[in-house]
Amino acid sequence: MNTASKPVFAEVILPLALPKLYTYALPFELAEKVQIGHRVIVQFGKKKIYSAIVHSIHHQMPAEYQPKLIEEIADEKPVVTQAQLKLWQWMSTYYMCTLGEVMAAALPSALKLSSETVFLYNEVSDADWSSLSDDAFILAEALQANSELKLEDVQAILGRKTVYPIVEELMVQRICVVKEELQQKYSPKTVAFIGLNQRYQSERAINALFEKLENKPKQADVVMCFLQMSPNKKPVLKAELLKNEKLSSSSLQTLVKNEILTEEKQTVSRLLEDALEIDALELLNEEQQNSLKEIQNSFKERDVVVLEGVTGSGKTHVYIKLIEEQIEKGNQVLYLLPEIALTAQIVMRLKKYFGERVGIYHSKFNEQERVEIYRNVLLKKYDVVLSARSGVFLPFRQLGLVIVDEEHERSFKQFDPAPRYHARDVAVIMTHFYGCKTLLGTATLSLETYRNVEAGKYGKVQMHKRFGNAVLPEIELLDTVDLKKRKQMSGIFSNPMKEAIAAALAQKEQVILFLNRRGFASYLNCNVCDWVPYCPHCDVSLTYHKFFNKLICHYCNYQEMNPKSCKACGSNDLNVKGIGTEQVEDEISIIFPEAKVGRLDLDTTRRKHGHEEIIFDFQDKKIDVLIGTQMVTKGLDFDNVSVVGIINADQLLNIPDFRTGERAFQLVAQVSGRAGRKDKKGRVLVQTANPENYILQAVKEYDFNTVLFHEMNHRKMYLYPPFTNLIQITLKHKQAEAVSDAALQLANILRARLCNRILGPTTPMISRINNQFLKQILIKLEKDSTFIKNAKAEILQAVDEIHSKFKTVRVVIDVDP
DNA sequence: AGCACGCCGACT
DNA sequence: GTCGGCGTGCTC
Repeated sequence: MNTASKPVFAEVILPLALPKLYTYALPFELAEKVQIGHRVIVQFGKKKIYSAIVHSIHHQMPAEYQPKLIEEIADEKPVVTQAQLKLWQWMSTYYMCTLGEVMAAALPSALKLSSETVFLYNEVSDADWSSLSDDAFILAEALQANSELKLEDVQAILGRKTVYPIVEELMVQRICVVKEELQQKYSPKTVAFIGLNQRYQSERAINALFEKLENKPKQADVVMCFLQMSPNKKPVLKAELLKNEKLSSSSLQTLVKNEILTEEKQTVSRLLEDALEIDALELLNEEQQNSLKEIQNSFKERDVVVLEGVTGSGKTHVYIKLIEEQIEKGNQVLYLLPEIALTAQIVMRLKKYFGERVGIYHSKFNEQERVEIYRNVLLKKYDVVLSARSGVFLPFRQLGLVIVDEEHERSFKQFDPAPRYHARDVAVIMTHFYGCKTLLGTATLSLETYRNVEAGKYGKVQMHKRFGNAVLPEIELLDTVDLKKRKQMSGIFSNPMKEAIAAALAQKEQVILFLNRRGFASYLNCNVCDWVPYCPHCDVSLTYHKFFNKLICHYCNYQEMNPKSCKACGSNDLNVKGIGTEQVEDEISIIFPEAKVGRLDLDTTRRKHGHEEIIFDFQDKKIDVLIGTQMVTKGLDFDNVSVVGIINADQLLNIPDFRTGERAFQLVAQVSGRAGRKDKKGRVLVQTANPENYILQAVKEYDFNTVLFHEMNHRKMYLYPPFTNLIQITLKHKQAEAVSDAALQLANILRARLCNRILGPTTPMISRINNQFLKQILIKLEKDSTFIKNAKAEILQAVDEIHSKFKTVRVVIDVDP
């Protein structure tokens, strides 16, 4: 039978949290073109228009309803591959979310145009209007006149429904952009450089210049100074030049105006690129060479191999070799890093080796960049993609290897919108769908990975030597209780810590001070009546931000001005409690007024290049003391840091969570890795009230095995991962009673089916966020894939039951929380 | 997710 | 008397 004559239908994924696929009919002219993975434009509901993904194609006319027609096919070729669709399906089943939610996370939003999308006119100088089609020209003019159009306006202007190809034409020319893109626009920080005009490069020209400036001594000074700083007449940093106090910036300005000196701006990231260009390519040392061979051998038997290498053993060198090898085979490589480790340092290092064939993909990139990268991966224009967790969604054609660096990092887990996936686990599953290999790299294995190695599922290769035979720093525990007793401690710093910092500064060495992010919040407290300002919408105290002079809720972003007096008793005696990076910064500048201090935390790194600027300044030794949270621990190589201080290790140890021990060890080990590289032996000082704590003792001796042993026993005894799989259910409602009721009933239904595997309901530490009251249920499931599959089905069914009873209670399911 | 439909309270 | 609050159900 001639299949072409039969009506064609497509099951379609919509980028929404809907449990089902939807059936659309294909108009005759599109029926032959449509393919699985194609992006199609469909109307959904009365007026909404979405781009959907074709999941499957068939000839089954639905019995109960008349399907709507697909309006158009958005791209020539499918934008989603079969392998991706399989991965999406796995993610939606495993993480208990809808395919639509996976799709929404997987595609960059410019590929998800909907009727809500607003198109803007973008002034571009080099646009080629003459090459536009007639319709595109009309639309471009309309955009120019209106500057902002919705999809329906575009349809009205062009007098037809099928407008996508036209819009696309304008987007290619950059005449038209999507609204969100423009909001995300940023201006990278630039740094001014002063150079000497080409005319004065010769000795003679310079002499002539000085003659000309004879009666302008101030200007002559500037030129003289420039030549001293830069004998080879290369441009120098303007700021550096002006540091010289006798120089006036106005005479510098005059020189620039008279075109004797030149001023040129460069972006900071570009600077980092140049700074790294100098590094020579390095060959693998013997240990690295051996590890490489072992990894290659191990991959012959297994899909997943773990590379355990102490900080500074040069895992990256091994990765680069492996990447090179894959490229030679014509394969693509995905290199995953935690977001905060994805710095210019590592990016440039890879670019240096693989040039333009390296793509970078992460959340701080704007929309057009992300779509471009997505498309380039699809077209196999990139061999290597360096990415944060969302890189697992890219449309690889021929993926040979996935590298997950810092495998133990919790930030590979997405928490907030579904899909709540763990990129490391997804990377492991990718071996099935892409036929690739996955390498997990770390200095301190996660217990999950350790268990898989033990079970023989993953291969393991170890590297013990630090690069260049650098010695591991000495870790000293400072007992804050004892030091306080002996009056050796006032405020944040103990005397030994102060002395160590002073000694480092005296030697012109640098210091990193680490403060845990959790519990780093400072808050206001009335000394008279003990009042603390709370968020009106959440069950948390407001965080004090001196810099903005504001109190901010870190959960719902509610803000208010700092009160001058206590709102309960009217007293003016308000105090800041808790240690924040700001407090540390203040105290350091009091104790060491001459030290230059830099701060690396959420406030200072919000801008796209904020993080890089500070790192660059630190690397450039413009900062003596760097104070920061987690961010200071990640993938940064500084060779002049001799002291690392952990201000309060107790914050790390007192978090009520089963992963605390593991995480505390990983963190302290990682922070310590920042101290004393190359030939210098660094010092790590840890302030704690519990120096006898076994984690800290183990850290001191670099004894990961003890921690592993203890933690594994603990997990086994209390049935926590990696011996079980956890599923956490959170219920939310604006009435406290409704959540309690619903949570209790849900727990009861689940208990009837899964018995004592159900814990709770419990009230979380923060019981209300954004005016929603919260309750939680925790489920521990033994590691048996068929059992887990059935249990998940039971859970979904139970949640459905609750949903039909409590229609307004929101239920969030988090697998492997 | 968005949107329409529908049923109750406080206002021109 | 109506306007608009949100609870409820549906979208191929």
